[in-house]
Amino acid sequence: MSDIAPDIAEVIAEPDPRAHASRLLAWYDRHRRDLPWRAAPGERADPYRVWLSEIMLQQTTVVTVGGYFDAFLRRWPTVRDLAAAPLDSVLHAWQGLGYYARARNLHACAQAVVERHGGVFPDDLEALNALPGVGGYTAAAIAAIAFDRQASAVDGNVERVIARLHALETPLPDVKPAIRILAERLVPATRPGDYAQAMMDLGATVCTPRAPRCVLCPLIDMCAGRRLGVAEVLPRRRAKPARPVRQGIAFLLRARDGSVLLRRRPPSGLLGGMIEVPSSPWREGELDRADCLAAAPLPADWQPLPGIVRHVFTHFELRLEVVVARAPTTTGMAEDAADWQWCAVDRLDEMALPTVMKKVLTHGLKALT
DNA sequence: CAGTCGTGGCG
DNA sequence: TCGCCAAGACT
Repeated sequence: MSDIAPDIAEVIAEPDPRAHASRLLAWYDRHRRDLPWRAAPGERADPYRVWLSEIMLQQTTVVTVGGYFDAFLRRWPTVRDLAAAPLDSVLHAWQGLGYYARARNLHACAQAVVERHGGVFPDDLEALNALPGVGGYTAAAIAAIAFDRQASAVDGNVERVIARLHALETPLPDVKPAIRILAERLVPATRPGDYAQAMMDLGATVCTPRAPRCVLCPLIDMCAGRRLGVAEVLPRRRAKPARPVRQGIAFLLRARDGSVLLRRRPPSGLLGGMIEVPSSPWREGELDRADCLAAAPLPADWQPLPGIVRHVFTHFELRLEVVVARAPTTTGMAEDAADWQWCAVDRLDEMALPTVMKKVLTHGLKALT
């Protein structure tokens, strides 16, 4: 913590930090965006919608979330509806959004709200933070936005705004504790919910990662980053490690009736609980085809398809070759295991398929027809 | 605590 | 094409 002392000393030396709250709120009132989960001005937001949107918005853009939010709300209008749903239906509805642990936690959280809190979201930080999938940021965001509590919600937008406002040169993530302290000092007693949203909107539309529109910023004359000409390059980040490449072979097995062999992945970890085309392990380094083929779900005349499927995850890149074979019958060794299933091609849309597996199926089925 | 965990858009 | 990174949480 000693290395953050200079940053904090700097902000304490800044002129009265209260002024920006009223300016920011005035800006927010003029530029307020209409978002599906946002209440009308002056009205109280529905905690269920706030929570659902915040979970979906974790590391995900507003544009991407839009359609998913509407679909979820239509299908599960209340937290009790969501709690009563089968997990697989939630995973299916979540397909394509990524970070599938969020969907598992979403379901667990809905059940916790019903069981611990009688189906009513708690309004205090501690109880919110104890819910599955709700961390420090999301607890504060719900408390502020849904209950207008004086909570400091620090997401990536706010980190950027604060880092620029105070010209913090310490790179992320080391500077996080300092930002948290600074952000907390700035939360106003009046309209803390609107303030939280205003800070995030400012970061999303004005104080953007690249090419910030400083001339439109209501805080321009109190921004040290702007004054020093470093706003655009802040916050700094520690260099990220290179993304390794993992390779493997996916096995597209088709039965006589045209159905495809699929399996459910283990309930946690990468793509946890989602449906996949069976494949060899994904390994770094040279692709050993013979070794991979030994991992086939059954011995068959596996035919390689031209081309590969490439998919980029957060911490590695995946390259899959696709091999195809005909199964003699839809019965056999694969069927007695609970995680395996045959699926007709025209019913693939009922499966909880992550995007990488949709790519594999598209690639494989295109070559087959 | 550093690593794990998706995906799409944009410059 | 490629790297960046988005309303982070969990282990």
